[in-house]
Amino acid sequence: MADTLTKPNCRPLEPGSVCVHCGLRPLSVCAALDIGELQQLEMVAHVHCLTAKATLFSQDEPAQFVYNVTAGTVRLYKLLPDGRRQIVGFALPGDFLGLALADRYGFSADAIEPVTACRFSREAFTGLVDRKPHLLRRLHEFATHELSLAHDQMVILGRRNAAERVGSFLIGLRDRWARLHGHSSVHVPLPMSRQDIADFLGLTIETVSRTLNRLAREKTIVIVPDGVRILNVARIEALSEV
Amino acid sequence: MADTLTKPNCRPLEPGSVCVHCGLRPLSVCAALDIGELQQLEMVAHVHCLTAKATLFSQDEPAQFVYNVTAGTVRLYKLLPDGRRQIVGFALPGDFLGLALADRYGFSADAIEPVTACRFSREAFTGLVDRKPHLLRRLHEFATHELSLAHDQMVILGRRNAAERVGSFLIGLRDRWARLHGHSSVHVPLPMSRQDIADFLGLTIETVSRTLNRLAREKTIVIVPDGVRILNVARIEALSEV
DNA sequence: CGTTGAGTTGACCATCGTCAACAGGAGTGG
DNA sequence: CCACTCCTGTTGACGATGGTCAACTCAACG
Repeated sequence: MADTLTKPNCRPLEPGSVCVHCGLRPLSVCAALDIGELQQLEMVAHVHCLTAKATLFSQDEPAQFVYNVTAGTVRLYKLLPDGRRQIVGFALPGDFLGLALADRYGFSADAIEPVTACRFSREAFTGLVDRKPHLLRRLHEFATHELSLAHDQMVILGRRNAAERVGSFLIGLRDRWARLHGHSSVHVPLPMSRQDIADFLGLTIETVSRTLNRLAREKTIVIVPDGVRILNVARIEALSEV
Repeated sequence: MADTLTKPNCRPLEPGSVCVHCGLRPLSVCAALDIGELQQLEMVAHVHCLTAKATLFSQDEPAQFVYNVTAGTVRLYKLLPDGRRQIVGFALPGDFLGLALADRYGFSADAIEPVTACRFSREAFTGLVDRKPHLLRRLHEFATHELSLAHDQMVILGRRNAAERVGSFLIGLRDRWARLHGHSSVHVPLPMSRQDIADFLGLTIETVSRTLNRLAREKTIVIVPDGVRILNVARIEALSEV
């Protein structure tokens, strides 16, 4: 799968054919729709481009829109009153934001790097969902998949030590990139900061840094400018073992 | 709401009227169905009674059935190869098991106390779901609600200390019992063991015991035979503050 | 060339885990 | 009826993992 799929692209495109030609379609919720339905969807869609650090939406705010991420990485997080942050997930291209179709957002979302996303008014989208059971079925599949990932993350947060958390994180991201690119690679891009990784894994930035560099010192990984390269796949997979 | 709703009851009932008279219906997925549909559901239902410690299903095993818990408490958990356990949730009356409608179970489930559950063959149930978009919509609501609870639990596991975890747990259970009984109470039944609480909160049994007894010593709660009674609601709510 | 922000590293420390002993109730068998 | 075991929960002593605080490097940027 070409890299253009996951790189931002905000050039205007000829109306009525954007969704049909979208390379991410088979991986996104849109796969549930036929060509006619795609055109209905496109009529209520708006291609939205965000710069790094831009906010898509904030927790508890009225949920005016739902989103389909088409390029870049989004961090999803909850804040405690005293400022502690827990990242509940990273949304990659193909991921849908607003699965709950609820009145208010359950978490905050902002762009880690330049992001493009198809934005739909929640009202229009839920209208479409109500008329298209196949789309609802697809949303439900996405929701239960997210639930399963959340359960895995609960195991990581509740029962694994720092090295295991970092290992599981790398393997988890590797597999998600593999799905997106159509093939697995030992090169794992990490668009998020050490602080983001720490807030996802329930650790501190220092522990993440130490753990990654320990893995590098023992030749399990190499730290490269935009992420890591896995040298000893078996070792990392053992750390992340279910 | 009467307590009979949540107490096991395995007497045979006259066919065709069980679901219609089920007091849990408004709280369960069945609320999406009209009387005719309920009778269709009942035809593929089987009231299942389990003793304490009985297994409903195990992780990775083919998902032959889905369940509606009608009485008792079920623990849902994942195991690591070395035996570490993470409880990903407790299912109370009204909760649905098998939301994913997937080929295999994503976690194991067993009865903490005597449990009754309506059991459906997954095949028959998914057939009904495919014919009834309202039921699918209801399942989706349940799934996104579970996802939201999972996100809350991720915050607890990733970013909260022992006292906050225990406090959040008590408030969370209090609110779930309140929903079930129709009114809130300072009496919070704890049908699960200290070990279960520990494995849910990412702590050890000793830390759970110490934390509960510290709360009792400072007169925030009283430990009673079947759970706790909250004396200082404000204190516990402050601990569990979002 | 100075500033800023991300990341790294070291020294120290607190929280929670580990290990061990013990209490008390339920169930069992003599 | 009592002695015994078993199981759950409690409590104390100690230690390790990961957090805190601080200093430092380095690249990007004005």
